[in-house]
Amino acid sequence: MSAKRARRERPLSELEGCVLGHLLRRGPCTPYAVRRSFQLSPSSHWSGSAGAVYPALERLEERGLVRSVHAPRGGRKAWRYALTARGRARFNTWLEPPFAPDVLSVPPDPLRTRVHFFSTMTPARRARFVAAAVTGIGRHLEVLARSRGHDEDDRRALAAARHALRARMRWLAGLRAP
Amino acid sequence: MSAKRARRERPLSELEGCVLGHLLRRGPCTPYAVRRSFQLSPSSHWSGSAGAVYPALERLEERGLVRSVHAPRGGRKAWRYALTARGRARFNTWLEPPFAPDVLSVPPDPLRTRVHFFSTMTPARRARFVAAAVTGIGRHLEVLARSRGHDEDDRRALAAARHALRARMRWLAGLRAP
DNA sequence: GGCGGCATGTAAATGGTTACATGATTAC
DNA sequence: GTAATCATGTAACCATTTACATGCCGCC
Repeated sequence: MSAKRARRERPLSELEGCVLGHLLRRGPCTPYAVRRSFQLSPSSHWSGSAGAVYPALERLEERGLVRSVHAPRGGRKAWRYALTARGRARFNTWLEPPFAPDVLSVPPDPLRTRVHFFSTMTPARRARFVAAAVTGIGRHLEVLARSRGHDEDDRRALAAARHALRARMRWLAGLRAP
Repeated sequence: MSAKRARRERPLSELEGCVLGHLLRRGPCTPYAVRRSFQLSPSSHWSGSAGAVYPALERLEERGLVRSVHAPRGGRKAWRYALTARGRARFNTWLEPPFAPDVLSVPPDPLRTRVHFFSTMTPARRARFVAAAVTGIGRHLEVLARSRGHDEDDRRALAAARHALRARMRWLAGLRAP
């Protein structure tokens, strides 16, 4: 028992956590369904590429967090992955506090990264930079405003994304006239 | 000439862009100096690991954006990397609009990702989640408040990071009492 | 009965990470 | 003279990405 305790569990990647969560909410899914959910979600930053999702599910199965069930539909082979009890427990520790440090620290932001080099720009270039960023973010906000979200969780994530973008816009506006 | 034009330049990664920018501001640097600047910066999310910085500089040299100068100090071998003219031009196109799409879109946020699974939590768990996140972010904010930044760019990036964290805090507070 | 798109993958490249190895310099 | 730290890497791994391959299904 102590030996079993001893081996450290590797932390889940963000994608792996999301996959487990998806299985928890939706029940057993085909890999394709998981992919599609990432592809369609406007608030996720994953492409839902096959090369990410299939290996992730295989890793999760190796660790016993997920098990695959053969569920042919029509004459067609089809695997569904279902959450195991261990998988559900693992998801919960991923989801809940205490959080890993990088969950709470400042998220990376390519725009902030670039502003870090403002000292290399002339005022005119800075002005162009800010103007282009503001209109670009505005376009993104419009897209998010049109997005509906197909459940409560989705709407919450959308609201969070909008909130973050609006905050970024305000920050840029403050940058415009220093 | 048209043949030369024809081959597409691969985009710079964020790290590569930052390395070029560092060389532009600070002049020729040793790889170690570049690493240290990433390690010490509180507003960068890179570890400044040798395994990232050394290969990045080698890639940049292969592409002719940087050239290495042998500059021994004492009896010790030491390479300094200097920006080339092409490197400076490349940095400017990386830095300026028009931006790549992911520069302006919603940055990934592990906390938002987790909130996407609020529907799987009881109200008590949600409350614990929000409370832990708020105090954790508060701690991060205190650290940032103590950070000074050693130049104008640094201070600007720090201000941006603080702004983003405060916005996240407000969003969480709104989440607390729905 | 062919075609478009849904579904299921595989392969290769990429750009990061941690961990390790090791020589030179400096502080004490 | 020895321990700490500066400096310079290398190796292995890891989770993504894009691009490719391919079979089945429903529609016209």
